[in-house]
Amino acid sequence: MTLTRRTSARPPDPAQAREARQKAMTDQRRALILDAARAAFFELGLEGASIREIAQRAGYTPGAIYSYFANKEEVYAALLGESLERLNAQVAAARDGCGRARGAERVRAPAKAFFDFYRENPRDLDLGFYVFQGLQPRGLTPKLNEALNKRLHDALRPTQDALVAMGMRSELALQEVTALFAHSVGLLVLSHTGRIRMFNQASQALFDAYLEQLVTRAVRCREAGEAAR
Amino acid sequence: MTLTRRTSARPPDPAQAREARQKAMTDQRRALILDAARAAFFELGLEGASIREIAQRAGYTPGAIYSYFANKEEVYAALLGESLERLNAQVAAARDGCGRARGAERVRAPAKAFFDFYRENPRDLDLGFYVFQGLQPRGLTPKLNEALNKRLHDALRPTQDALVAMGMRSELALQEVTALFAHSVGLLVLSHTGRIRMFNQASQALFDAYLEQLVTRAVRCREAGEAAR
Amino acid sequence: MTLTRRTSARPPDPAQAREARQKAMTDQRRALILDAARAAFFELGLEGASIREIAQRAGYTPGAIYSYFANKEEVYAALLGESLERLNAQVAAARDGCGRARGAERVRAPAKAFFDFYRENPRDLDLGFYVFQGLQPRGLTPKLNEALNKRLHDALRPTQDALVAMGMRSELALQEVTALFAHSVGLLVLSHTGRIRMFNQASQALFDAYLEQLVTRAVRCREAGEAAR
Amino acid sequence: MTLTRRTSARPPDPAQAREARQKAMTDQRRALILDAARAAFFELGLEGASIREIAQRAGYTPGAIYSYFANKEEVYAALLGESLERLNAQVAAARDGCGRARGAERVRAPAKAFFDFYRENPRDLDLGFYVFQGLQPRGLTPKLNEALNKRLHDALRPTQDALVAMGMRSELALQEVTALFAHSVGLLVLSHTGRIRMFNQASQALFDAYLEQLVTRAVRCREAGEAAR
DNA sequence: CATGAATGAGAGTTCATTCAT
DNA sequence: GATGAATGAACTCTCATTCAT
Repeated sequence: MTLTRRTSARPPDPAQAREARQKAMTDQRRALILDAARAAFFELGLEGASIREIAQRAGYTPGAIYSYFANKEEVYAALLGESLERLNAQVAAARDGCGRARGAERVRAPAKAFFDFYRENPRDLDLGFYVFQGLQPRGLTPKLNEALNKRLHDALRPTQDALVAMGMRSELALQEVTALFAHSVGLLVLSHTGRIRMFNQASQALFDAYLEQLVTRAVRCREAGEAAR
Repeated sequence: MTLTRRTSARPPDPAQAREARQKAMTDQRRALILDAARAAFFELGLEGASIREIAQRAGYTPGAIYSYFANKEEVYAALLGESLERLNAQVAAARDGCGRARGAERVRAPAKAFFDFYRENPRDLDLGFYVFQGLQPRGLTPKLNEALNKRLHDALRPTQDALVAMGMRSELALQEVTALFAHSVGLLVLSHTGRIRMFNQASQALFDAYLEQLVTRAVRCREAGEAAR
Repeated sequence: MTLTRRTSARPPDPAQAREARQKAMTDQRRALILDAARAAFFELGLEGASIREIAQRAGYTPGAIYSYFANKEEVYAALLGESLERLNAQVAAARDGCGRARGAERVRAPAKAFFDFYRENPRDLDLGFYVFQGLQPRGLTPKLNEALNKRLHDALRPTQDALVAMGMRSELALQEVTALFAHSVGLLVLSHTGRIRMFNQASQALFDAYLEQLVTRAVRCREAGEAAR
Repeated sequence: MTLTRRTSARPPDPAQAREARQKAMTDQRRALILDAARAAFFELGLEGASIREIAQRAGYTPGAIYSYFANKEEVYAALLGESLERLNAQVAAARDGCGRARGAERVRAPAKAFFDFYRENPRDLDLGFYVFQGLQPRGLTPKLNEALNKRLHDALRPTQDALVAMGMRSELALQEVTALFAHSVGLLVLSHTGRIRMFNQASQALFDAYLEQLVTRAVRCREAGEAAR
């Protein structure tokens, strides 16, 4: 969009230019605060990540935060939004990293990336739960909720697409990725709270096993499809 | 012990009787506080369930709570302990309710009971997460942690036993119930936070589907076992 | 007094005997509580020696303490009373340990004993300060105050008598022991708070120096007296 | 620094000026809180001088105090620091008030000023004891302890210097002022707790007597020095 | 935009003390 | 005489948030 404006023949409106510059700086400072918030949250958890702590890490006084966020909950919501972007980036990288591989591998790669993201960054999972569960309505509006949910779904779509590509019905593929999502989250939560360790199980192995079952089901779909042709 | 006392000719020791009565009353008051704590937690969530709030609901001053619990964390630990008892009761009822049914149904009934317990009482799930994640070491000692974990495992054992009864290797059965547990928790968490709803999926249906897959795997074990004989 | 009664021809009054027995037991239990209080105070200091703590160490519930003491301050007052008895015992032992020694040594021995008592038991000094400074009027009645003060003075009397025996006027001797008392307390307090250590001085050496000055003054009195004769 | 700024041709930096003004106001408010704290401590003693009480007297809510002091102990430490400044001021005034007087009078004046300061303001003595004895390491860090101790020593230095000026060895002079310090504190404590009054002695007279003994010793040093020349 | 000051509510916890049993 | 239960007041301290400057 910016590009479009620049290539336009009209001379730049000074007032507009200034406004854009200001907006850019505001965004930058907002991002700086979010960096501080993420660091605080990752290091100290929910309890420790107070507005004071975040402000201090960002080099601000507490009051300054309210120039960029209406309240603490908005900070967390923004944090989750950014977390979901990182998740999508990691999943997309895995999908693109497959190269020309086909079939099962195109199911596995993005699914594993999804699981690994949260396994490696358990605080991102906490963040999601907190925002989705603990936030007041003013912090998590239906609109924002939907937007966040969309990005979550986006991270599962490469897997879903791969299932469809293998011949699975679209509806069933959605069901399968939802189940895959749930299984991942369940394993991660249990792992995070130490329940799985106490049952003497490894969450990674359990995930791999589940994924293979899913691949098997997908392969069966493909074979059924080929037979029908 | 009760039997011995009753059959003995000696009259009941008044001191002993009084002590027992006192203990009973203490337990009752403790239970009353736990009731208040559960109600507060269920209605107001973690943030709202302060010692003050709990005390008020129980008809006490805040200080009185500390005659029954050493600190706030002990209250929550006790709450979880009691929650797990209810869970076990519900699962046991389902297992016993099967009657003479054999095979698949003995797998399904307790597994469904487990899932239903947390589906119907989502706050009990929250409680588990909070206690297992949010409590300081003083509140969740390793010993207590293990005890609570044991009761959790107990609630899964009927399913595990039924799998073994169908011919599944003990080791694999443990793996399967762990995965089942994770799947359930994942579905419930996603359902509870509204993620699954947004994917337009019903957690109940997804659970049933997963359970049928599990049953199918168990049936295969049985057939393999029969073939080997 | 008891002896007088026993040797009397009158048969013992059963009611009186019972009362006496009860009184003896009460005194014993009171002493037991004081033991616990002293231990608590010596180990934990003023802040830690709560009624709860004392009761627990004595094997009682907090409420039971109030059968023996009207309030917490009375406990401390009794503790100080008993502390002064120990002080007097130590001073008396030093005085009697002098044997037939005369003059300066009879001044030194009890004075050193006084100083050593508080040097070795700094908590006893704390106790005195707390009771004399921190107690409300209900805890330290004028009558009690006077009684405690008398015992304090008793602990200085052997030194005072020795000074008089060396020829010092009674009035001056009182003045000197008061000053000695003050010097001792000052050194101990400063030592206890680490002030003297920071000045690189040893309280023991300073005390000895002061004591020798006092002895010198006493010797001069003796010489003056001998010259006058 | 002020001089440099004034002589410089540059106009005053507004940012700098504002910062200085802010700092001045902060210091003033801090001082106001300390005033309230001192008043509370002097009127109500240790137990009564809670953060609540201090805040109320200063016209603040309790939480506001923590903008100026990290915790309650820091308030007390600051109070003692300020007390020691007043002590030093009084001692310095006495020393300077001697005019051209020499010898004994230069010993007496600052020593009396020291004694009088605490005789007239007994709570300042209490304050010192509390801070030096009752504070946790977080409140009284070794560094702060040393700094406070230095100021205490400073208040004794005029006397020490005067002793040296009279010919006393430096080492002995330090010993003597330490002993003088101890004697003063001892007399004051005993006087404050009513012990000396009960012995029918006047702490003032006892102090004067001790001081004269000290002067006598100093005079002897001078004479010994003159004889040696 | 950012600060510094302040609020007000509330947190968990401890305490001496009282009193019916 | 002793218990167990409970009170009520107090404690220090933290927090998100507001607002004049």
